[in-house]
Amino acid sequence: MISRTQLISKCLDSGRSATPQRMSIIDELCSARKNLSAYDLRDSLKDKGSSFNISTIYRVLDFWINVGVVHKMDSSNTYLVCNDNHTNHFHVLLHCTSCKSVEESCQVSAMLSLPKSNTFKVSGGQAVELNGLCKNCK
Amino acid sequence: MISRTQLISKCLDSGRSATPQRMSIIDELCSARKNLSAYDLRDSLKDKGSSFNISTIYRVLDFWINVGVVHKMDSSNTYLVCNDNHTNHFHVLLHCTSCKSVEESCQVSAMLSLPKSNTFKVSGGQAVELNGLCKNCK
DNA sequence: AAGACTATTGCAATACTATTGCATTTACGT
DNA sequence: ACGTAAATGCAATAGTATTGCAATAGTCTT
Repeated sequence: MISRTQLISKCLDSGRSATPQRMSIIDELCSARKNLSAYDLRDSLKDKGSSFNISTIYRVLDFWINVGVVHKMDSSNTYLVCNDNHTNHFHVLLHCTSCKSVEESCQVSAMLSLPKSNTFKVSGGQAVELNGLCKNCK
Repeated sequence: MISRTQLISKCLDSGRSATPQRMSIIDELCSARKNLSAYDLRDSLKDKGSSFNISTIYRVLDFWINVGVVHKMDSSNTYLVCNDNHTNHFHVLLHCTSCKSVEESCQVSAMLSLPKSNTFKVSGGQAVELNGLCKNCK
């Protein structure tokens, strides 16, 4: 998992600040060690005594997505901390439909070869989601 | 684009019926020739004199997804008619972030090799979405 | 330190997306 | 035709996300 120091340098690198709200919210998502919805994240934080408006949660999540630390899983409207620093690569999120766990893979080259490069220019840094069964549930 | 006859046989093959509502809704989505949200689809149909409750739209879309004719694009909450019959393969949807067009590709094998087969069992029939720039916008 | 400027956050309202329960209607096998 | 299951209509509600504006905090210049 990404360290606090790395988080802060990623903020500074992007010319933005590591505010208390941004740090609390990312800390909570890190410690969850799984994907959470924005509202789940807000509720967890509230249970621990930090109340944030939902718009703040969304804005902070967007911030971390732009910084490259968080992925949104579109298929479940949840947010997940990236387990390593691989900006500009593709991230493949393996979502187990049984236990709901999400594992991140960074086997990338195969993915990139898919669209012929002269017909479609794939943007970097995105994640694709694959549904299936993990090792344990299989 | 899939023919009316093919649509009907897909219904019958799945043991379900090709009701007027199901046909109207899929016809509209076919003729749109692009991805639409459920509410957009409802509005288009209403403009042409057919009013459906939004729950009917969603139920019919789910039906066509199960039949293997429609994909949901999770990243934009829109629905798209599959341009060919390739159930059990992976579909890759190339979404142009500039003109918003979506092209369907079925270059599949590279995709499947990604997760090592002994660690994650990928379900069939799903689609992954890649964002980028199409040939025209590049 | 004061003032000006920008970034960030709080708040409430609203928009957008989707599901549910129940009543009604339609389709289908006998 | 009758009984049953499938499909649809309808209204309410749940879940997800954005917006505009006010308030606050941070930064820079003087």
